[in-house]
Amino acid sequence: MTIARALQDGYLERHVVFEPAAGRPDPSAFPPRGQWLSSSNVRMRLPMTMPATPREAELIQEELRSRLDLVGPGERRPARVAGVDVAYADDRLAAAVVVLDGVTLQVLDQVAVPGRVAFDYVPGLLAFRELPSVIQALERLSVTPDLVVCDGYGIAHPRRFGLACHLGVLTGLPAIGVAKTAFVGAYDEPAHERGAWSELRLDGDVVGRVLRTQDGVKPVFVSVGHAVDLDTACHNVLTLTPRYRLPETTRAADRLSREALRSASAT
DNA sequence: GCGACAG
DNA sequence: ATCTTGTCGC
Repeated sequence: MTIARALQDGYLERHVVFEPAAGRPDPSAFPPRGQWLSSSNVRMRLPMTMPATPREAELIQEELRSRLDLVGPGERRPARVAGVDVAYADDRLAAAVVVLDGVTLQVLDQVAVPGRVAFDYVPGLLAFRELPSVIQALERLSVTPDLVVCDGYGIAHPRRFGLACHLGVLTGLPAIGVAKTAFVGAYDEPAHERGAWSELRLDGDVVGRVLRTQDGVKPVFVSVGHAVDLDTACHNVLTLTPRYRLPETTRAADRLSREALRSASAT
């Protein structure tokens, strides 16, 4: 079903696809350092700073890492959970955020924002490629998520500051990372049953869990992003995976980002 | 020095 | 991420 049809039939409370943003992320589009964006349901704590080089990006990560909340504990039964994802086609992209009811998993709100790639993909620096557009989508949400599920890693990262950490620190929202493939850390294969897990360790620290979300299906990699503890993060991931390997939030955001990319192409 | 490397 | 057919299984 298309977005237009879903809106017409009343399946969605609200849906927004914004006009293509300017070529590169506009610094003035973000609030001054230290201020809040009052005109949004998701008020930013910090502006997205775009580095000119990978080296600068690493310095930004080291700097922002000090603002991480690794205590949480976060909510075990969040009322609204957001999923985030980005789709690409050449130098174009579409970031999508979909908010689901934490209990019924029904869509409460969703926003897609088209944009242009402004930072090449570099392992460890994914946030600089995806967040500029993702942040814009979050700012346009009509509701405030109690938890944001990211496609990627949190502190299971070379500098302990992955995508989920970055998003959490910038927005102040509780965030976790759920990745499909290994990135950093060592682990043992978890048991075959849904719910089974094993520790993901990096330099002697437990930085996440390898969690089986469905019987006999390849596990996902869960790591804390911001303001949520690992146990709560995994509990929420299981709540979000009643039928498939990936969280419903991730699946919904993935679909929306691809559709937004397509509808933007047709224009 | 040589691979590996979230999406 | 994205490029892609058929195929195994519920």
